[in-house]
Order: sequence, then C-alpha cells, then structure tokens
Amino acid sequence: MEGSKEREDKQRKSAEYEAVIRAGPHVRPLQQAHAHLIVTGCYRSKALLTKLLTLSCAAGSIAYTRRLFLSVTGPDSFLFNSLIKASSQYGFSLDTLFFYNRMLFSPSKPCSYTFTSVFKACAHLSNLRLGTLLHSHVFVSGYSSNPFVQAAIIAFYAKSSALSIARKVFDKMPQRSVVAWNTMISGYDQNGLANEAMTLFRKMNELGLRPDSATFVSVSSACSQIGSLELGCWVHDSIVSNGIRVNVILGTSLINMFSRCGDVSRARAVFDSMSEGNVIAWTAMISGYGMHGYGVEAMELFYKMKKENGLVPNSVTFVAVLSACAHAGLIREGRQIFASMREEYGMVPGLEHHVCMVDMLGKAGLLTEAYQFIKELSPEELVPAVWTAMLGACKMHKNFDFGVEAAQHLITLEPENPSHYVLLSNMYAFAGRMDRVESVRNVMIQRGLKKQVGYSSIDVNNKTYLFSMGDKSHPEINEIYRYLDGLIWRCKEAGYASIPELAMHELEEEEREYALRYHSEKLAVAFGLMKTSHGTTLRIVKNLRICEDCHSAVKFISVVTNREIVIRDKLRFHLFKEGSCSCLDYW
DNA sequence: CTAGGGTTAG
Repeated sequence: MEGSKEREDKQRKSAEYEAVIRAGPHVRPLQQAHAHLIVTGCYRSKALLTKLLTLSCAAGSIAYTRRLFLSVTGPDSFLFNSLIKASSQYGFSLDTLFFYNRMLFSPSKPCSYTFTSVFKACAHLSNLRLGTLLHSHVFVSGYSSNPFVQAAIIAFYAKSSALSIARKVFDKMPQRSVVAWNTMISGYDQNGLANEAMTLFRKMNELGLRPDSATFVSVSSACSQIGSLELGCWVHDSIVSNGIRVNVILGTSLINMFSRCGDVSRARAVFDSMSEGNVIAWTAMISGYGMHGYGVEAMELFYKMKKENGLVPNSVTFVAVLSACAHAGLIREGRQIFASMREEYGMVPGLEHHVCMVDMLGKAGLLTEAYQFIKELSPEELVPAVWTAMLGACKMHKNFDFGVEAAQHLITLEPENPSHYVLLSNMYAFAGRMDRVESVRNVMIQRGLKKQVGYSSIDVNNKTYLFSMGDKSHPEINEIYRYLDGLIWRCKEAGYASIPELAMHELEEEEREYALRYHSEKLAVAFGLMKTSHGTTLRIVKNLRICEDCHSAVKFISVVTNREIVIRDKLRFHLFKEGSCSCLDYW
C-alpha cells in the first residue's frame, strides 16, 4: 500500500518536471508551472525548485528568481550550486554574491563548483576586494589545489587587472592545464601586455605543451596589438603546424590580426576560407577594410552580408561601416547607412555612431554640419569622443573658432587628459596666438600634465626595435640621425618643405636638444632603410596619430628611396608609395 | 528525478 503511494508521488513529480522543462526559459510559463506545483503539492520538491530557479535565471528575470529563492525553505547544496552557477552565467553577479552569502549561512558548504561560479561573478564585477576575500575562503575550505578553482582564480585576478597576483597563482600551480595557460595568456592580452602574452606562449612551446584554438585566439589578439606582420605569419604557420581547426572565433581573431598587422589580403584569405561566418566575423572584415581606407570594399561586404547571407548587422557592424565611410570620404553612402539604421533596422544610433558621423562630416570639411549634428545631441550624448572627432577635423581643416570651442568642451569634460591641451595649443599656434599657446602650456605645467610620449616600432630581421623622440638608448643612434639628416636633405631637394610643429615643443627643457628634432616614426623609417635591402616594405607601428610633417616627409622618402612604407597609427593604416599615401591625405 | 566546472572573436 505504502509503496504504491510513493510510486504515485514519483509519477506526479515526473509529470511536473516535464511541465517545468516544457515551460523553458520564459517567465510567464515558468510562473504557471510554479502555480501548478503549488496546486499539486509538489512545491517542496528541491529538484523541481532548482530547475525552476535555473530556468528563470536563463529567462533573464532575476527579480522572479530572487522571489522564488526566498520562498524556498532549507535550500540544499545542489540548489545553491545550481543557482549560483546560473546567476553568474547570465550576468547577475551581485545576486550571485547574495546567494553565496546565504549559502555561507546555511548548513551547505561551498565546493569547487561553487567557487568557480562566484569567481566568475567577482571577475565580472572586477571587484578585487571581494575576490580576494573569496580567495581566502578557498584556502580555508581546502579547495585551493583544485585545478578548476585555480583557473577561475587566475581569470578573476586577470580581469581585475591584478596580473602579478594572477601570475603568482599560475606559477604556484603544481600542474597547469591548457586552460590555465590560456587564461593567463588571455589575461596578459586583455590588459594590453601583448609581449608578456607572447613570452608565455613561447614558454608553452618550449615545454612541449599543445596549444589549442583558444590559446591561438589570445595569441593572435596579442599579435594584433603588436602589429608585427612577421609575428602574425609565424602565429598563423603555428596554427597550421599544430593542426588546429580554425573555427569562427579563431578565424575572426585572425582576420583582425592580419588587418591590424597591415595585410588586408591575408585577412581576406582567412575570411574566404572560413566555412561558417557570423556577424562578428563579417564585422571584423569590414572594419579591416575600413582601417586601410578601402571604403568601397567595406560597403560591398556590408551589403553582401545581408543580401547573400541573411546576416543582420548589429551596432558594432554599423560602427565599422560608418568609420570606413569616414576614412574613405564616402559621405553620401555614410549618410544613407546612418539613416538606414532607424529606417530599415529599427535601431537607435548610439554614441559611437554619432562620433562616426561627426568624424565623417568633419573630415570632409563640412564643419558647420558636423557642429550642427553635435548641437542636436542631448546633453548626455555629448561625450568627450564627439568633441575629439570635431577637434580632429578642426585641426585638419585649420578651423580656429570651432576648434577652440571643441577643445574647451574637452578640457571641461576631461581636465586630466593632456592630449586635449596639446590640441588646443595646436589650434592657437595655427592662429598665431602665441600668448594663448603660452598660457595653455602654463596650465599644463600647473596641473602636472605631460604630453603623451609617441613611440614607433619596426621589425628588422625578426627583432623589434622601439624608437621614441629623444631616446638615445639605441646603440647606432648617431648613425641613424646622420642617415636621417641626409635623407631629409634629399627630400628637401625633391621639394619637401618641413612643416614646423608649433604646438607645445618647448614644454620640457630638454626638448631643445639635438636629439629631439625628429619624431619617432622618422627614426624608425631611417633605421628600416638602413637595415633592409631594396624592395623590402617597411612596416612601422606608431602609438599615436601621425603628424602632418612626418606624413609629408614619408611621402617624399618613399620617392627618393623608391620604397613602400606602411605606417599604422592610432586609428588607421598609411601606405606610402611613389610619393603618395593610401589615405589620400585624409586622416 | 542530482549535472557540471575554468579559457576564446567584431
């Protein structure tokens, strides 16, 4: 008699379980299923409640999840772990911490599964204090040697920019899984420490460990930061020799890598070889074309993407296309695409899209229109980037009035950013207002702000050389200067007239020195010419934007030496060839 | 009704 009752009970619960599953990650059906549980008397079943909780997290309704959780009497560790995992997975990090806290005050003990999820939440919040506290819980609980927990800890410290702590944990691991290596490498990459990422990857190779596709995603991303094509090709060869299948994620990372290393055709080859493509991959390719000034190709791809592949562009795609239009001067097309965001896709243009429009109009010399565009934005939309785009355009077209206004807005918004002062000073210098140049300079000194140092790197025979203005640490620096002097002289004979940079060049006392006559890109170009044979393309990466004078000089250098020179600046590529630049002097 | 974890793209 007793047995059949139990059986009935089980059957009923099974039916309810099916009902909850059927409801899926949708709030209303879940609530109905929950109501049904109450009616049929199954509301105490922890398993059913657990399923309900994880599904309501997946449904995105943390409010309902929270209410549901608070109604549970005596949640068990299975319920806690599932809930903590689901809430961290769907980004409800603060709630994860809340549930974890409740777990600590319950009879259930956290385990390795609990910790991995809570660290994920801490990483998401980049909350170093809480994560460190959690780390101490791990020690007390005895899970500190669990490889999964360790990897989660490394990921947490890395995402909180505490790379040295992450590295310490990594170094102390008795045996490291590939995931641990990947976590550490991506941690370096995402914190801008590309060289450290590469060093660790090389170490992995030396130890004979087999990298997987995730390793190469981070490695190729680090490589894009460095911008070295030689290195990029080596990474690509390494993928092939390791027999790694290039999935969409890795493919996208490679498209980005080759674009940012200055080789769009290789990027396109990767793109064409991919069996599956999604919006992210297409956007990467579009943006690659954009940064090289291939506006038409970017637009073609944009239209092809939806026409032939039925992919729907998202807001990042629009940033890529619009900035491609801006770089290539495709104003009419850019306007049309911007309008289509609302009209065709029902999307509301965001801040980044406004910045693209101001940049596009401004670069084209339509400064009044760009200004009008800014004026129509709401106060919350007037982010620094909008004014930066305006100011850049004013500098390009030497428009004093708009430029000064833009610079003043910027200084109000970001009083600590030295580049705004430099640009304002530039504006005054163009207008011959040396008294104002002087006073901007004084404000900078008062506020303790220093001009950002520009540096350029170039690869010669598999070695990277870094140059910055005034840095005399290079052993052949005197030869380089002598060579460069001669080169500039030849350029002058060919018609080059140097454009003096009036801006802030006397900010520092030492800047009057001999060693400060040349910007870093000129030094890198000279060095590259000295060290490579005729026919070799020089590839230089610069951290800031290239200045007008260097741009003009390199055009002449490409003629007098008959060389192709590629320079990646902060925002785009310049290919100098036979006296002209691929940006058509439009940057 | 008790699985499963940590890393990766624009």
